[in-house]
Amino acid sequence: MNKRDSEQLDTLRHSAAHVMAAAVKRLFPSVRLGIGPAIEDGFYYDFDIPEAVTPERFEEIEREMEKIIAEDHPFERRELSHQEAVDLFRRLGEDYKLELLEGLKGEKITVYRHGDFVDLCQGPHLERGGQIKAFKLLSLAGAYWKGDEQKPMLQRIYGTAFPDRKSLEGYLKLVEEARKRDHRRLGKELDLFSLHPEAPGSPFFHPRGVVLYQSVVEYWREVHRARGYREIMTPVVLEDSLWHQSGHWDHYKDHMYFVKFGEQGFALKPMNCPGVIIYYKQTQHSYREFPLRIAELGRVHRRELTGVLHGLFRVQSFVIDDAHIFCLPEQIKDEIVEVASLILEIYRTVGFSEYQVEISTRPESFIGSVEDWETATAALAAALREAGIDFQINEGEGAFYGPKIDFHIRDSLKRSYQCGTIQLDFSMPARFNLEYVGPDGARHRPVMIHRAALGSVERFLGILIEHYAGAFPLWLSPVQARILPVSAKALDYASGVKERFVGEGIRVELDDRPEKLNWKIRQAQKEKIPYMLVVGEKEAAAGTVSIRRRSAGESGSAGVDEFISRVKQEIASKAGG
RNA sequence: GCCGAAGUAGCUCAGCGGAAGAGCAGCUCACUCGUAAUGAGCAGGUCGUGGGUUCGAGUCCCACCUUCGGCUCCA
Repeated sequence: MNKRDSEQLDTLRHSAAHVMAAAVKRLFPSVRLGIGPAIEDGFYYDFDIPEAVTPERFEEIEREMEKIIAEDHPFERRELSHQEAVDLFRRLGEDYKLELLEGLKGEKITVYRHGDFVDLCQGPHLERGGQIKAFKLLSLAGAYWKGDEQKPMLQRIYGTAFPDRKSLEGYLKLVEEARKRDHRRLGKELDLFSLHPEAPGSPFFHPRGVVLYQSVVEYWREVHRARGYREIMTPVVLEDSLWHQSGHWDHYKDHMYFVKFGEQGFALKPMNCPGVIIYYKQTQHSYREFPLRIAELGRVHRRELTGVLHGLFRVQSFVIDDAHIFCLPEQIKDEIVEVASLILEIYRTVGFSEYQVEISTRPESFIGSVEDWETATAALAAALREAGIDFQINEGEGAFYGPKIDFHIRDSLKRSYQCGTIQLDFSMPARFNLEYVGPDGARHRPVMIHRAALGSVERFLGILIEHYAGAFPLWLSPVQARILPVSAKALDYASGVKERFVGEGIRVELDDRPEKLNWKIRQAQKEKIPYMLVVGEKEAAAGTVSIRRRSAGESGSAGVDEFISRVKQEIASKAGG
């Protein structure tokens, strides 16, 4: 879709939002309007209505919209002076519009009229209401006026509109597809993990989920070892004093879990840095050790507002694939290049080829000197340029302790997720008085780089599950092959074949249930097992397996040894799904 | 935390004031089977938790918990 198409679609949706507002106004005369823009997949409008709108009333609203569309009013643009606009919306009792006008003083005001409905709006709009051919109301949500928790909450109705019936249905199909590959649903269907009221936002990983988890983590360790990282493990529960010193008490208290043993207070770590700092301080360090790359798959706990928890995407207990790098200021650039290349290698291997990179710069509230920030930010940008990575600048979005690079990956449904991050930390080395001995024999303060590739391992697995719709590439599949004996007559041969796979470290299962072959195949397909190996009297006689691939169906047959070596090669290659 | 919705068998869901239901999964039995569902039978639920209204409550009301769609937040 080009830019012009997308502008036309926005116009259509924006007009549909007006029609919806008009319809709501007819059905709920006491409504006061918030705002109603077009958004990525449709539109919404915020309403202040005393009674609760429920989805059951969508049909009624949609019918009213159909009527308005059938009336085919033109969208008429009018320019008003500020005072005329204020008079108009005061007459209409539209308090929120008046508030918006406050911010538009001295500007020319445009309003659009559609039949008897008038709205403060820049436009553009369609020429006539009759041009809206296909729309649907989708969902309902509360939304704070101007996104401010302190302000009243309005009722937001989401809908979507398309140029024709067919595209609307296409979109609804896509939504359905996304629903089918929802990691929460697949997590249940594929028996990967579960969530329980006893531990809100803290997933229980089931055996198959653990295999998936460990496959990713083992690969992660392999790559990190190869790139000179050493791994540590530090405690989850650490004393209060540490959190005071780190600044988390002041900046992060609301998200922390606290425990008390007698008089002594502890907290569950919400971040891994203080642990690695204690490790660092345990011995004296020389500049010769730098860059010192310390990795930690550290479990952190963060209290979240109850309404925000969401499957594996937003949890309260998770593992960060963390690493902290201690280095000299002049090593920053090279180190960033190295880390960026590591992160992108990991993404490529697990199957994400599309990504975006952002640099977040100095926020309003920050620590350290402006010069340090500018040097550091320039170093980040220089490093990305050197690595040949395109990036955007995210003004003022850095952490209070330093600028950062964020990596966003795009999944197979083109949805974007922020995962990796590289952060320069000006705060911790000073707070904890970190030192190294330089070539001059004097003590200096090291630079600390904080980085993660996956972000939260749990969340990353959720993204992977949806990306692959549960049909993982062989190297990540919880069960890589299942042997399906045609009948009990082939059981002996089948279990012999199984043992040979097991001996080669392949994750294999034998389906020895007394069921028909069709039934076993159906089960294995539903479980999205990559290889189904059918064995009957024919195979037993020839010493082969008949191969059925999850995606391609029947795929010939092969000798057991030959097939094992093919599978081992495919696993080792980490080929995509 | 806020707005709205939902929680009934392992799963998906029906029942919405008057004796707890279906399909799938599970178990038992029969069938020994060649590339996406063999048949029959059995078993399975203090209807999220706690209060209340009622002669009577999955069903109505209140509170809490969890989940879902958003807001806000964020790895």
